Amino acid sequence: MDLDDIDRQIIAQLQGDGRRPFTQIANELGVSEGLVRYRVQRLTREKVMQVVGIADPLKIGFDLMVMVGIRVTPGMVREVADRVGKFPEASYVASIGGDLDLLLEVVCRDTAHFADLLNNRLHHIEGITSTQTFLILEIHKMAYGWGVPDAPAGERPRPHLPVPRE
Amino acid sequence: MDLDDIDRQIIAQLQGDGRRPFTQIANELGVSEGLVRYRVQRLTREKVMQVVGIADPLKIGFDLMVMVGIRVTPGMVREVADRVGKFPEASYVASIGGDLDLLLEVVCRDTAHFADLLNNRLHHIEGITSTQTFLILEIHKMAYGWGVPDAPAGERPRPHLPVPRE
DNA sequence: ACGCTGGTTGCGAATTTCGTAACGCTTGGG
DNA sequence: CCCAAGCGTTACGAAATTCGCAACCAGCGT
Repeated sequence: MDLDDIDRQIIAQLQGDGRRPFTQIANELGVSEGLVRYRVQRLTREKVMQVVGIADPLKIGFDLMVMVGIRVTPGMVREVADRVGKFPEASYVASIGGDLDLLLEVVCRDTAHFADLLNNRLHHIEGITSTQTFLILEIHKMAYGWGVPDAPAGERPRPHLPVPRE
Repeated sequence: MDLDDIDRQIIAQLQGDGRRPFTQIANELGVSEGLVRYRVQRLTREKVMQVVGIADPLKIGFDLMVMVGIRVTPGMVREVADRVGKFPEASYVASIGGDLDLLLEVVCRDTAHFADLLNNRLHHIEGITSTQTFLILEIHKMAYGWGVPDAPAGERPRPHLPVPRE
């Protein structure tokens, strides 16, 4: 899905305040409220963006975060990713290329909680051949989003790859 | 600042849908809309929680995300973390225990951008003894929020949360 | 007892969202 | 060439939500 300048600006504004009224965004962009509503719905439906509440884990009672590197039997990465993504304590799931196939970040109350997760739930998922856990000692940086890249100025197409996906 | 059950449930609901109307949250919790408004304001003011739009970088024009595992000479982890955290393309920096010392996630425009980062900036940082890069293929989950821990023992267990509106 | 401060409710006014109909534009077939 | 279909957009009234109070009720320190 291709983004135009309106999409980009909507995302930028919602990155600053996820509850900004659509009417205000619309005013600023010089379009109708209905359009902003339509675009946000579409961006959400296409999973380009979502509006969520995020909380600082340290301030709401968690003290254990773990990054788990997972090796998966070939061809099952997608499926395993879906399964582990359903864990409520999973905060991040990404498939990667390299020594490992999947990265999973989980946030737990304590070691017992994590032990339960690892032994009783993670290791029961078929397709997982091995796991490697990294205890997260300290989060030094956690960007809540990424600046929206500049609009293709004028009509300049983006200078690289033809958009292959979807 | 500590949280009571109302705070926890508000956070839980907003984690599912950051735009959920306060009136609906209030109804579900059996309190007034004004109270929910007050609590959300307070949680935001105390930086316990915030409501933001988050976008998938791979879908808004960044074509390359890489997780870099870094080994650091003992005692320099903190310093190296600070240095790499200053890179504008760093979206996540955490120190960990295990095979590696530091995890660094970067978001780049293209491979040239990443090559520059790796060769010209990362490898020049002293204290880094080795790096291992994992190309991020697909982000399956990016919660940026963490389930709210259960209320302390004694308080009633929470019924399963209703699915946020589609 | 007193006054304070923080937490909570209620209510009406202002604002926002929602549902829907209408319009234009492009695309693909016949 | 014309029509039908689908998407993107606007407009507008109705419904729902948020906002701005004022009032009230604790608990607490003096």
